[in-house]
Amino acid sequence: MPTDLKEAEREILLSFWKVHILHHAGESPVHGQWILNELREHGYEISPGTLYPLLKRMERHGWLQSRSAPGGGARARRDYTLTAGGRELLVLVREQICEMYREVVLEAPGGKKKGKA
Amino acid sequence: MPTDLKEAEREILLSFWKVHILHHAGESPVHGQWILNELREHGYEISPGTLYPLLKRMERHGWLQSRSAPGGGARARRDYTLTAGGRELLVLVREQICEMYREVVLEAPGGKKKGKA
DNA sequence: GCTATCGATGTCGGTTATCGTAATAAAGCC
DNA sequence: GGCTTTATTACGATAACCGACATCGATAGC
Repeated sequence: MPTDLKEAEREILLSFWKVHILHHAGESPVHGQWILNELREHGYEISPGTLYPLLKRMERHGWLQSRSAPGGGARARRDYTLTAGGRELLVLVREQICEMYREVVLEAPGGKKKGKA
Repeated sequence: MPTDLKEAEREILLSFWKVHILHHAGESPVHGQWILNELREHGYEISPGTLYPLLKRMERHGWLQSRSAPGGGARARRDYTLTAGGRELLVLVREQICEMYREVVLEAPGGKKKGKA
């Protein structure tokens, strides 16, 4: 059982969450705490010290745009929405996901091709 | 065309390459230079200063196992093969890829569902 | 045999990401 | 007014990532 994988596998999975974040931000505004809860429900945990800088960075890169709740103070909830640049990135990422899916999942031994368990 | 994304998108794509590396290592032994070439052919580039420590780390984590070419010196070609632990990780990662594929690709507006342009 | 080149891996210093924990701030309840 | 809840932000330490450079063995020219 990969217990000690849990620590290291994030190196890979973290960027998967990033994709999910971008995707969700394209459907409806998201905010940090919601993401933290969402992941925790799925059994994964990401540190606030990772997530919030991450969101800031994505905004700095022009992928997301944030809007602080009106009237709230400096620490009011901050909603993030996908920008046009983010959509472009997501298009590119989707292509890569498809390639990865085809190659790593479909072509896997006993993969999804036959739905065999 | 997202030109300036090229720099930042790696934050996401790099871990995709990691998955590809693990997958390929499961089919036949791979070595650093081959990976570098392979990626370059696909239009992407990863620094040796990133890749080689990465491979070492994967071995340290027990995902890969390396075997140096016999007779060669300290810098002989080093072939990496997937271990049992790596296969376990890959199973886990495949599940996540499926989820990401379903959610981010299939459910995308104008996604693969209808193949409509 | 000497040197140049090629295939390949390793190393270095600086920059950036990630981590867990703790601090902060507004809002709701009583 | 206090207390809990919902959120974000700050901080110090560790680790990853990068490009450029160094290294090493084999091979080719001559």
